[in-house]
Amino acid sequence: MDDRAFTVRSYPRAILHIDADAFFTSVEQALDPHLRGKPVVTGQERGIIAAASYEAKALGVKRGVALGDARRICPGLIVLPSDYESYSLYSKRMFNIMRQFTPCVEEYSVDEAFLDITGMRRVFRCSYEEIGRKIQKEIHKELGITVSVGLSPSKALAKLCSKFRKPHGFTGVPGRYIHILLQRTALEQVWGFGPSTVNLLTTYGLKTAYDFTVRPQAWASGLLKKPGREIWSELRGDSVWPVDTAEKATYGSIMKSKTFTPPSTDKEFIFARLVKNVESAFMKARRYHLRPRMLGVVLRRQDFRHDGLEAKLSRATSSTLEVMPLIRTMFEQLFREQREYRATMIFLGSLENDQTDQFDLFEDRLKIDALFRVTGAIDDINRRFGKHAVRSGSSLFLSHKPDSPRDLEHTRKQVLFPGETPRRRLKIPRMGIKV
DNA sequence: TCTGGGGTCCTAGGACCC
DNA sequence: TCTGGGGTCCTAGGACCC
Repeated sequence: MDDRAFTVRSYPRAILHIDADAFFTSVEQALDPHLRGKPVVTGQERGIIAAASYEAKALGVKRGVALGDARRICPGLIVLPSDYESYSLYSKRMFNIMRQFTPCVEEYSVDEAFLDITGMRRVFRCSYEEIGRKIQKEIHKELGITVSVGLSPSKALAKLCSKFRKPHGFTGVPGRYIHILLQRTALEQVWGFGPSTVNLLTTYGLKTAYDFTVRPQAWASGLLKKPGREIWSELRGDSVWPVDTAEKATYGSIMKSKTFTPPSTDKEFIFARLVKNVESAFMKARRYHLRPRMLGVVLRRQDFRHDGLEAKLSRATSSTLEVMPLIRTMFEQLFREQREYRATMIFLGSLENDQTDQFDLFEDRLKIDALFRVTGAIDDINRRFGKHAVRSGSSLFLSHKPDSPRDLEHTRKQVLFPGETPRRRLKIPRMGIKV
Protein backbone atom coordinates (compact mmCIF):
# COMPACT_ATOMS: atom_id res chain seq x y z
CA MET A 1 0.00 0.00 0.00
CA ASP A 2 1.22 3.43 -0.84
CA ASP A 3 1.50 5.65 2.20
CA ARG A 4 1.07 8.74 0.12
CA ALA A 5 -2.53 7.79 -0.47
CA PHE A 6 -3.13 8.74 3.14
CA THR A 7 -1.20 11.94 3.21
CA VAL A 8 -3.52 14.77 4.12
CA ARG A 9 -2.91 18.16 2.67
CA SER A 10 -2.58 20.72 5.39
CA TYR A 11 -5.30 23.35 5.23
CA PRO A 12 -5.15 26.69 6.94
CA ARG A 13 -6.95 26.35 10.19
CA ALA A 14 -10.12 28.06 11.30
CA ILE A 15 -9.72 29.08 14.91
CA LEU A 16 -12.34 30.79 17.02
CA HIS A 17 -11.55 32.72 20.15
CA ILE A 18 -14.60 33.27 22.29
CA ASP A 19 -14.27 35.76 25.10
CA ALA A 20 -17.09 36.55 27.52
CA ASP A 21 -17.78 40.25 27.99
CA ALA A 22 -17.26 41.54 31.56
CA PHE A 23 -17.84 37.98 32.66
CA PHE A 24 -18.23 38.26 36.44
CA THR A 25 -20.64 41.15 36.37
CA SER A 26 -22.50 39.70 33.39
CA VAL A 27 -23.18 36.55 35.39
CA GLU A 28 -24.41 38.66 38.29
CA GLN A 29 -26.70 40.54 35.93
CA ALA A 30 -27.94 37.32 34.37
CA LEU A 31 -28.76 35.94 37.81
CA ASP A 32 -30.47 39.08 39.10
CA PRO A 33 -32.56 41.05 36.59
CA HIS A 34 -32.52 44.10 38.86
CA LEU A 35 -28.85 44.53 38.13
CA ARG A 36 -29.25 44.72 34.38
CA GLY A 37 -28.45 48.03 32.79
CA LYS A 38 -26.83 49.25 36.00
CA PRO A 39 -23.23 49.97 36.99
CA VAL A 40 -22.15 46.84 38.84
CA VAL A 41 -18.72 45.85 40.11
CA THR A 42 -17.41 42.82 41.98
CA GLY A 43 -14.52 42.58 44.38
CA GLN A 44 -16.07 43.85 47.59
CA GLU A 45 -13.94 41.47 49.64
CA ARG A 46 -10.71 42.87 48.24
CA GLY A 47 -11.35 46.55 48.48
CA ILE A 48 -10.54 46.98 44.81
CA ILE A 49 -12.56 46.44 41.67
CA ALA A 50 -12.09 42.94 40.27
CA ALA A 51 -14.56 43.33 37.42
CA ALA A 52 -16.83 46.09 36.18
CA SER A 53 -19.96 45.95 34.03
CA TYR A 54 -20.02 47.94 30.82
CA GLU A 55 -22.37 50.41 32.47
CA ALA A 56 -19.80 50.96 35.22
CA LYS A 57 -16.95 51.23 32.72
CA ALA A 58 -18.89 53.87 30.82
CA LEU A 59 -18.95 55.94 34.00
CA GLY A 60 -15.20 55.66 34.42
CA VAL A 61 -14.95 52.79 36.89
CA LYS A 62 -12.08 50.52 35.93
CA ARG A 63 -10.54 47.30 37.16
CA GLY A 64 -8.05 47.77 39.97
CA VAL A 65 -9.54 50.99 41.28
CA ALA A 66 -10.06 51.23 45.05
CA LEU A 67 -13.69 50.88 46.06
CA GLY A 68 -13.77 54.20 47.85
CA ASP A 69 -12.57 56.02 44.76
CA ALA A 70 -15.02 54.11 42.58
CA ARG A 71 -17.95 55.14 44.77
CA ARG A 72 -16.84 58.74 44.55
CA ILE A 73 -16.69 58.58 40.76
CA CYS A 74 -19.99 56.80 40.52
CA PRO A 75 -22.42 57.37 43.42
CA GLY A 76 -24.99 54.75 42.38
CA LEU A 77 -22.44 51.99 42.04
CA ILE A 78 -23.57 48.50 43.01
CA VAL A 79 -20.77 46.60 44.74
CA LEU A 80 -20.94 42.83 45.05
CA PRO A 81 -18.64 40.22 46.57
CA SER A 82 -17.13 37.81 44.04
CA ASP A 83 -19.14 34.63 43.79
CA TYR A 84 -16.70 32.23 42.19
CA GLU A 85 -19.02 29.25 42.39
CA SER A 86 -21.60 30.88 40.16
CA TYR A 87 -18.93 32.09 37.77
CA SER A 88 -17.41 28.67 37.33
CA LEU A 89 -20.87 27.17 36.91
CA TYR A 90 -21.64 29.59 34.11
CA SER A 91 -18.22 28.95 32.71
CA LYS A 92 -18.91 25.21 32.50
CA ARG A 93 -22.25 25.81 30.87
CA MET A 94 -20.67 28.13 28.34
CA PHE A 95 -18.03 25.55 27.39
CA ASN A 96 -20.69 22.87 27.09
CA ILE A 97 -22.62 24.97 24.61
CA MET A 98 -19.45 25.32 22.54
CA ARG A 99 -18.99 21.56 22.60
CA GLN A 100 -22.33 21.13 20.92
CA PHE A 101 -20.59 22.54 17.84
CA THR A 102 -17.19 20.90 18.08
CA PRO A 103 -15.33 18.69 20.55
CA CYS A 104 -12.19 20.70 19.87
CA VAL A 105 -12.59 23.24 22.66
CA GLU A 106 -9.76 24.55 24.80
CA GLU A 107 -10.93 26.06 28.08
CA TYR A 108 -8.27 28.69 28.25
CA SER A 109 -9.53 30.52 31.32
CA VAL A 110 -12.78 30.88 33.18
CA ASP A 111 -14.17 33.24 30.56
CA GLU A 112 -12.28 32.37 27.37
CA ALA A 113 -12.00 29.47 24.98
CA PHE A 114 -10.36 28.54 21.70
CA LEU A 115 -12.16 26.32 19.22
CA ASP A 116 -10.72 24.67 16.17
CA ILE A 117 -13.57 24.46 13.67
CA THR A 118 -11.45 23.57 10.67
CA GLY A 119 -13.53 21.46 8.30
CA MET A 120 -16.81 22.12 10.09
CA ARG A 121 -18.30 24.08 7.20
CA ARG A 122 -19.40 20.84 5.65
CA VAL A 123 -20.94 19.56 8.81
CA PHE A 124 -23.03 22.68 9.35
CA ARG A 125 -23.35 23.61 5.68
CA CYS A 126 -22.44 27.19 6.36
CA SER A 127 -19.42 29.47 6.59
CA TYR A 128 -17.02 29.59 9.51
CA GLU A 129 -18.34 33.01 10.33
CA GLU A 130 -21.87 31.70 10.57
CA ILE A 131 -20.73 28.95 12.91
CA GLY A 132 -19.11 31.56 15.16
CA ARG A 133 -22.23 33.67 15.15
CA LYS A 134 -24.43 30.67 15.93
CA ILE A 135 -22.37 29.82 18.99
CA GLN A 136 -22.52 33.43 20.08
CA LYS A 137 -26.30 33.48 19.71
CA GLU A 138 -26.74 30.20 21.50
CA ILE A 139 -24.71 31.36 24.51
CA HIS A 140 -26.72 34.55 24.67
CA LYS A 141 -30.00 32.67 24.47
CA GLU A 142 -29.11 29.98 26.98
CA LEU A 143 -27.13 31.95 29.54
CA GLY A 144 -28.17 35.55 29.05
CA ILE A 145 -24.57 36.74 28.74
CA THR A 146 -22.78 38.10 25.71
CA VAL A 147 -19.48 36.98 24.24
CA SER A 148 -17.17 38.46 21.63
CA VAL A 149 -15.88 36.21 18.92
CA GLY A 150 -12.76 36.27 16.80
CA LEU A 151 -12.15 34.07 13.77
CA SER A 152 -8.81 33.70 12.04
CA PRO A 153 -6.24 31.10 10.95
CA SER A 154 -4.33 31.00 14.26
CA LYS A 155 -4.91 31.40 17.99
CA ALA A 156 -2.87 34.58 18.27
CA LEU A 157 -4.85 36.19 15.44
CA ALA A 158 -8.22 34.95 16.69
CA LYS A 159 -7.43 36.48 20.06
CA LEU A 160 -6.69 39.83 18.46
CA CYS A 161 -9.94 39.58 16.52
CA SER A 162 -12.16 38.93 19.53
CA LYS A 163 -10.78 42.05 21.18
CA PHE A 164 -11.42 44.13 18.10
CA ARG A 165 -15.14 44.64 18.68
CA LYS A 166 -16.46 44.39 22.18
CA PRO A 167 -18.94 43.73 23.66
CA HIS A 168 -20.98 41.21 21.67
CA GLY A 169 -18.80 41.63 18.61
CA PHE A 170 -17.76 39.35 15.83
CA THR A 171 -14.55 39.87 13.89
CA GLY A 172 -13.26 37.52 11.25
CA VAL A 173 -9.97 38.09 9.51
CA PRO A 174 -9.08 35.67 6.72
CA GLY A 175 -5.55 35.20 5.51
CA ARG A 176 -5.63 37.86 2.85
CA TYR A 177 -6.50 40.64 5.31
CA ILE A 178 -4.13 39.73 8.10
CA HIS A 179 -1.74 42.54 7.27
CA ILE A 180 -4.48 45.13 7.79
CA LEU A 181 -5.27 43.78 11.24
CA LEU A 182 -1.59 43.70 12.15
CA GLN A 183 -1.02 47.27 11.01
CA ARG A 184 -3.71 48.38 13.45
CA THR A 185 -2.32 46.33 16.31
CA ALA A 186 0.12 47.89 18.73
CA LEU A 187 2.91 45.65 19.99
CA GLU A 188 1.54 45.50 23.52
CA GLN A 189 -1.73 44.03 22.29
CA VAL A 190 -0.01 40.93 20.98
CA TRP A 191 -0.59 37.86 23.11
CA GLY A 192 2.82 37.01 24.55
CA PHE A 193 4.41 40.44 24.28
CA GLY A 194 4.65 41.85 27.78
CA PRO A 195 6.20 45.13 28.91
CA SER A 196 9.78 44.00 28.66
CA THR A 197 9.45 42.57 25.16
CA VAL A 198 7.61 45.63 23.94
CA ASN A 199 10.39 47.73 25.36
CA LEU A 200 13.01 45.73 23.59
CA LEU A 201 11.19 45.78 20.24
CA THR A 202 10.64 49.51 20.51
CA THR A 203 14.37 50.08 20.68
CA TYR A 204 14.53 48.52 17.22
CA GLY A 205 12.01 51.03 15.94
CA LEU A 206 9.04 48.67 15.85
CA LYS A 207 5.60 50.06 16.59
CA THR A 208 2.99 47.62 15.35
CA ALA A 209 2.55 43.89 15.14
CA TYR A 210 2.98 44.30 11.41
CA ASP A 211 6.46 45.78 11.87
CA PHE A 212 7.39 42.64 13.78
CA THR A 213 6.09 40.22 11.18
CA VAL A 214 7.90 41.82 8.25
CA ARG A 215 11.25 41.17 9.90
CA PRO A 216 12.83 37.82 9.01
CA GLN A 217 11.83 34.96 11.27
CA ALA A 218 15.47 34.37 12.13
CA TRP A 219 15.62 37.88 13.54
CA ALA A 220 12.56 37.31 15.74
CA SER A 221 13.96 33.99 16.80
CA GLY A 222 17.39 35.34 17.64
CA LEU A 223 16.01 38.16 19.71
CA LEU A 224 13.12 36.46 21.49
CA LYS A 225 13.98 32.77 21.19
CA LYS A 226 11.21 30.23 20.97
CA PRO A 227 8.31 32.48 22.00
CA GLY A 228 9.37 35.08 19.44
CA ARG A 229 9.62 32.50 16.70
CA GLU A 230 6.20 31.10 17.50
CA ILE A 231 4.46 34.43 17.81
CA TRP A 232 5.97 35.45 14.48
CA SER A 233 4.42 32.40 12.80
CA GLU A 234 1.09 32.74 14.54
CA LEU A 235 0.76 36.38 13.57
CA ARG A 236 1.45 35.54 9.95
CA GLY A 237 -1.43 33.08 10.00
CA ASP A 238 0.67 29.97 10.29
CA SER A 239 -0.84 28.13 13.22
CA VAL A 240 1.79 26.58 15.51
CA TRP A 241 -0.19 26.55 18.75
CA PRO A 242 -2.72 23.75 18.56
CA VAL A 243 -6.06 23.99 20.32
CA ASP A 244 -5.44 21.86 23.38
CA THR A 245 -8.50 20.02 24.60
CA ALA A 246 -6.82 18.15 27.44
CA GLU A 247 -8.45 18.69 30.77
CA LYS A 248 -6.26 20.21 33.40
CA ALA A 249 -5.93 17.58 36.06
CA THR A 250 -2.96 18.65 38.12
CA TYR A 251 -0.74 21.51 39.20
CA GLY A 252 2.94 22.27 39.02
CA SER A 253 2.76 24.61 41.97
CA ILE A 254 0.25 25.92 44.46
CA MET A 255 0.23 29.35 45.98
CA LYS A 256 -1.97 31.10 48.51
CA SER A 257 -1.75 34.66 49.51
CA LYS A 258 -3.98 37.21 51.14
CA THR A 259 -3.69 40.91 51.60
CA PHE A 260 -5.01 42.50 54.76
CA THR A 261 -6.08 46.09 55.10
CA PRO A 262 -4.91 48.04 56.92
CA PRO A 263 -1.34 46.75 57.00
CA SER A 264 -0.07 45.43 60.30
CA THR A 265 3.03 45.24 62.47
CA ASP A 266 1.45 42.70 64.83
CA LYS A 267 3.63 39.61 64.72
CA GLU A 268 1.11 37.03 65.84
CA PHE A 269 -1.63 38.46 63.68
CA ILE A 270 0.61 38.25 60.64
CA PHE A 271 1.71 34.74 61.49
CA ALA A 272 -1.89 33.67 61.92
CA ARG A 273 -2.59 34.95 58.41
CA LEU A 274 0.30 32.98 57.08
CA VAL A 275 -0.92 29.84 58.83
CA LYS A 276 -4.31 30.26 57.24
CA ASN A 277 -2.72 30.42 53.80
CA VAL A 278 -0.58 27.40 54.57
CA GLU A 279 -3.64 25.43 55.57
CA SER A 280 -5.61 26.22 52.45
CA ALA A 281 -2.61 25.57 50.23
CA PHE A 282 -2.06 22.14 51.75
CA MET A 283 -5.75 21.40 51.62
CA LYS A 284 -5.64 22.04 47.91
CA ALA A 285 -2.52 19.90 47.53
CA ARG A 286 -4.23 17.01 49.30
CA ARG A 287 -7.33 17.38 47.17
CA TYR A 288 -5.16 16.79 44.11
CA HIS A 289 -3.04 14.13 45.81
CA LEU A 290 0.05 16.26 45.62
CA ARG A 291 2.84 16.84 48.09
CA PRO A 292 5.39 19.61 47.95
CA ARG A 293 9.09 19.14 48.32
CA MET A 294 9.66 22.85 48.40
CA LEU A 295 8.11 25.62 50.45
CA GLY A 296 8.28 29.33 49.96
CA VAL A 297 7.22 31.90 52.52
CA VAL A 298 6.92 35.53 51.58
CA LEU A 299 5.98 38.58 53.59
CA ARG A 300 4.90 41.48 51.49
CA ARG A 301 5.81 44.83 52.93
CA GLN A 302 3.76 47.97 52.95
CA ASP A 303 6.05 49.51 50.34
CA PHE A 304 5.29 46.53 48.05
CA ARG A 305 8.68 44.97 48.39
CA HIS A 306 8.88 41.39 49.56
CA ASP A 307 10.96 39.35 51.92
CA GLY A 308 10.99 35.69 51.11
CA LEU A 309 12.61 32.40 52.01
CA GLU A 310 12.58 29.08 50.35
CA ALA A 311 13.14 25.69 51.93
CA LYS A 312 13.71 22.36 50.36
CA LEU A 313 12.25 19.49 52.32
CA SER A 314 14.15 16.30 52.88
CA ARG A 315 10.96 14.49 51.93
CA ALA A 316 7.71 15.58 50.32
CA THR A 317 4.77 15.94 52.65
CA SER A 318 1.14 16.93 52.51
CA SER A 319 0.78 17.41 56.24
CA THR A 320 0.30 20.93 57.49
CA LEU A 321 1.13 19.91 61.02
CA GLU A 322 4.39 18.34 60.02
CA VAL A 323 5.54 21.40 58.20
CA MET A 324 4.42 23.99 60.70
CA PRO A 325 7.59 24.21 62.80
CA LEU A 326 9.57 24.93 59.68
CA ILE A 327 7.06 27.57 58.62
CA ARG A 328 7.44 29.18 62.02
CA THR A 329 11.19 29.19 61.73
CA MET A 330 11.08 30.74 58.30
CA PHE A 331 8.65 33.33 59.53
CA GLU A 332 10.94 34.17 62.44
CA GLN A 333 13.81 34.72 60.04
CA LEU A 334 11.80 37.03 57.86
CA PHE A 335 9.82 39.05 60.33
CA ARG A 336 11.15 42.41 61.48
CA GLU A 337 9.68 44.29 64.40
CA GLN A 338 8.14 47.65 63.55
CA ARG A 339 7.93 46.77 59.89
CA GLU A 340 4.51 47.12 58.31
CA TYR A 341 3.27 44.15 56.31
CA ARG A 342 0.30 43.98 54.02
CA ALA A 343 0.19 40.34 52.93
CA THR A 344 1.58 36.87 53.49
CA MET A 345 2.14 34.24 50.88
CA ILE A 346 2.90 30.53 50.88
CA PHE A 347 4.21 28.75 47.84
CA LEU A 348 4.29 24.97 47.39
CA GLY A 349 6.65 23.80 44.70
CA SER A 350 8.24 20.61 43.37
CA LEU A 351 4.92 18.86 43.77
CA GLU A 352 5.03 15.10 43.77
CA ASN A 353 2.23 12.68 43.28
CA ASP A 354 0.94 10.98 46.41
CA GLN A 355 1.27 7.57 44.83
CA THR A 356 5.03 7.78 44.57
CA ASP A 357 5.34 7.22 48.27
CA GLN A 358 8.94 7.07 49.42
CA PHE A 359 9.67 7.15 53.11
CA ASP A 360 13.16 7.45 54.38
CA LEU A 361 14.25 4.36 56.29
CA PHE A 362 15.04 6.50 59.27
CA GLU A 363 11.70 8.23 59.42
CA ASP A 364 9.29 7.11 62.03
CA ARG A 365 6.56 5.54 59.97
CA LEU A 366 4.06 5.33 62.81
CA LYS A 367 4.27 8.98 63.68
CA ILE A 368 3.82 9.93 60.08
CA ASP A 369 0.74 7.77 59.76
CA ALA A 370 -0.71 9.31 62.88
CA LEU A 371 -0.19 12.76 61.42
CA PHE A 372 -1.97 11.81 58.26
CA ARG A 373 -4.94 10.53 60.19
CA VAL A 374 -5.22 13.78 62.10
CA THR A 375 -4.91 15.80 58.93
CA GLY A 376 -7.49 13.70 57.15
CA ALA A 377 -9.97 14.17 59.96
CA ILE A 378 -9.48 17.92 59.86
CA ASP A 379 -10.10 17.96 56.12
CA ASP A 380 -13.31 16.00 56.62
CA ILE A 381 -14.61 18.45 59.18
CA ASN A 382 -13.64 21.39 57.06
CA ARG A 383 -15.38 19.95 54.05
CA ARG A 384 -18.56 19.62 56.03
CA PHE A 385 -18.51 22.80 58.06
CA GLY A 386 -16.57 25.25 55.98
CA LYS A 387 -13.01 25.86 55.04
CA HIS A 388 -11.49 27.03 58.30
CA ALA A 389 -13.85 25.39 60.77
CA VAL A 390 -10.88 23.66 62.34
CA ARG A 391 -7.48 25.27 62.29
CA SER A 392 -4.24 24.50 63.93
CA GLY A 393 -3.77 27.01 66.71
CA SER A 394 -0.75 29.01 65.66
CA SER A 395 0.12 29.44 69.32
CA LEU A 396 0.91 25.74 69.38
CA PHE A 397 4.07 26.46 67.49
CA LEU A 398 5.26 29.49 69.37
CA SER A 399 7.50 27.38 71.54
CA HIS A 400 9.29 25.75 68.66
CA LYS A 401 13.02 25.65 69.06
CA PRO A 402 15.41 25.00 66.22
CA ASP A 403 16.57 21.45 65.86
CA SER A 404 20.00 20.29 66.84
CA PRO A 405 22.95 21.43 64.71
CA ARG A 406 23.25 18.17 62.83
CA ASP A 407 19.94 19.04 61.19
CA LEU A 408 21.35 22.22 59.76
CA GLU A 409 22.28 20.56 56.54
CA HIS A 410 20.03 22.12 53.96
CA THR A 411 21.04 25.51 52.75
CA ARG A 412 18.25 27.89 52.00
CA LYS A 413 18.02 30.55 49.46
CA GLN A 414 16.16 33.73 49.51
CA VAL A 415 13.14 33.93 47.27
CA LEU A 416 13.87 36.62 44.79
CA PHE A 417 11.41 38.71 42.93
CA PRO A 418 11.96 40.71 39.79
CA GLY A 419 14.12 43.72 40.47
CA GLU A 420 15.62 42.44 43.70
CA THR A 421 19.07 41.17 44.49
CA PRO A 422 20.05 38.65 47.12
CA ARG A 423 20.80 40.20 50.45
CA ARG A 424 21.51 37.23 52.59
CA ARG A 425 21.77 33.50 52.63
CA LEU A 426 20.11 31.61 55.37
CA LYS A 427 20.15 28.23 56.91
CA ILE A 428 16.93 26.82 58.13
CA PRO A 429 16.72 23.62 60.14
CA ARG A 430 14.98 20.88 58.32
CA MET A 431 11.58 20.11 59.65
CA GLY A 432 11.38 17.81 62.58
CA ILE A 433 8.43 15.62 63.36
CA LYS A 434 6.98 16.59 66.68
CA VAL A 435 3.63 15.25 67.68
C1' DT B 1 0.52 50.44 35.40
C1' DC B 2 0.74 52.30 41.73
C1' DT B 3 0.11 46.84 43.11
C1' DG B 4 -5.33 41.07 43.78
C1' DG B 5 -4.66 36.10 43.59
C1' DG B 6 -3.49 32.56 40.98
C1' DG B 7 -0.62 30.05 37.53
C1' DT B 8 2.79 28.44 33.29
C1' DC B 9 6.77 28.05 30.28
C1' DC B 10 11.49 28.96 28.75
C1' DT B 11 16.54 29.49 29.02
C1' DA B 12 21.14 29.84 30.71
C1' DG B 13 24.35 28.06 33.41
C1' DG B 14 26.10 25.02 36.86
C1' DA B 15 26.80 20.25 38.66
C1' DC B 16 28.03 15.96 37.62
C1' DC B 17 29.31 12.08 34.73
C1' DC B 18 32.02 9.55 31.36
C1' DT C 1 47.85 22.17 38.05
C1' DC C 2 46.32 22.31 33.62
C1' DT C 3 44.20 20.29 29.85
C1' DG C 4 39.89 17.49 26.10
C1' DG C 5 35.10 16.87 24.55
C1' DG C 6 30.57 15.68 25.22
C1' DG C 7 26.24 14.57 27.40
C1' DT C 8 22.34 14.99 30.88
C1' DC C 9 19.95 16.76 34.65
C1' DC C 10 18.54 20.38 37.69
C1' DT C 11 17.81 25.00 39.24
C1' DA C 12 17.09 29.97 39.36
C1' DG C 13 15.08 33.57 37.53
C1' DG C 14 12.82 35.99 33.88
C1' DA C 15 8.78 36.83 31.38
C1' DC C 16 4.23 36.05 30.42
C1' DC C 17 -0.85 34.92 31.11
C1' DC C 18 -5.81 35.51 33.22
